[in-house]
Amino acid sequence: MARRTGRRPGNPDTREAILDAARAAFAERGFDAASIRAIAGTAGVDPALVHHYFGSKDQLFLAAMNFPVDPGEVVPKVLAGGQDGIGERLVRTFLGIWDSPAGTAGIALMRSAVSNEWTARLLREFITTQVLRRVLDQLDVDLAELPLRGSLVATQLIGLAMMRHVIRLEPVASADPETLVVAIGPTVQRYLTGPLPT
Amino acid sequence: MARRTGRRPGNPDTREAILDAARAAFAERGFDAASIRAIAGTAGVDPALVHHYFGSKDQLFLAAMNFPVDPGEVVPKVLAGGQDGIGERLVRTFLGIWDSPAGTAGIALMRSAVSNEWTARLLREFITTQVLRRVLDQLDVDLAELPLRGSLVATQLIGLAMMRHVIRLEPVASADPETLVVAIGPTVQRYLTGPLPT
DNA sequence: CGTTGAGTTCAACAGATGATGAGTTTCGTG
DNA sequence: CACGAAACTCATCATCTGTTGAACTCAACG
Repeated sequence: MARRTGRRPGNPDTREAILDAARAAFAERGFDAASIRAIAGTAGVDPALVHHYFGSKDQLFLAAMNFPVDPGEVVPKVLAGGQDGIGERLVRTFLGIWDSPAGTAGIALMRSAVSNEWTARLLREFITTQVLRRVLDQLDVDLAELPLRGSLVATQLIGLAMMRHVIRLEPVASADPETLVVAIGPTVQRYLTGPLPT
Repeated sequence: MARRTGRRPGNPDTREAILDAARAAFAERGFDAASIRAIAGTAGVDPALVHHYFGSKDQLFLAAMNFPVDPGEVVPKVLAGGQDGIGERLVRTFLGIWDSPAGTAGIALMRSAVSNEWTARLLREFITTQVLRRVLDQLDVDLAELPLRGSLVATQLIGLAMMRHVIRLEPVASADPETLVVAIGPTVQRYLTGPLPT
């Protein structure tokens, strides 16, 4: 079985080049507006090769999104210090991620989620099952309050990311991260641990 | 002068029908993804008629956005009660607008601003010159702090609108408005009148 | 009536897009 | 070496896009 002759699949890094170009394009223009031709162009590759590797534009998008920060690794760090100051730590970590290569994927996901229903579902599920659930699982609050607290936090953080990286409204767009941490941290803290409307 | 013969322009409401269809389409799909053909279709009209009335897709978009809430009318109402409770009043008014017909235009503007540079500029200028400036002009705070306070508020409010009307994350998406007012009002209040990082 | 001009439609162009399938090159293995 | 499979390219299709210009309809005016 499995006669393995022929050229080995351990191919060079053109596959990664395509993924990089795809992430950049999706981040800059969103899913619909980013064209496979343009992606292939900046990757120095024939458009058909993209299909050869990834099959369809949808699957290319999925592949390009497939190295976000692993929430299972980063969330515990944020929670490590206990409930005191968790708001500021969360905002600080959140801001840091957007400046990393994973942030490109995040911007791509956010941009795409706005005009494309299935990418919106993707973002929603990522937020709920990957981030909020992990954070709130380890937080000492009433179980019935978790969803509201979680989505309130999401409200503030997504708004922050939108203003800073998509709409680029000044001075938030180029503000020093620590300034934002001090300003917004208490908000997140209150949403997580403060009193809530009934 | 002005020899006026021929069919009078006192035409029926097909022009308004086009604008309604355009607002709906832009709100649902964003500027790029909304097609003139689809708009003409739901308006029961030939696509060429859209161009006859509005010239180009850009101008159609501008015309469709041209009946937002007049900020010059709504802002004073929010400010009327003084600084106490202005946070809650702002959130309440903000939420109300999105459920009105003008909210459709707002969603359209937000959706479009994400994947289209010139509509993003439009949204940015609307936020800064029409809303934030008016609100902060009448607020008793240090002039140097205005931009930061303003964009922090924008951060929270845009995030709220995004989560409630675009991403539709539960339970924020279908929460009772007053619940959100009580939860988010204090945040806005603090951004406007509370202490700030230096 | 008959001319005028706005309301409206038809047909078509030029460009871009995602996708396909056949073909060519390149290289590891037997 | 020779063969097979993967990496890669070319040409092309069908579709959709915004936009244009010529045509037709028809109510109002002289």
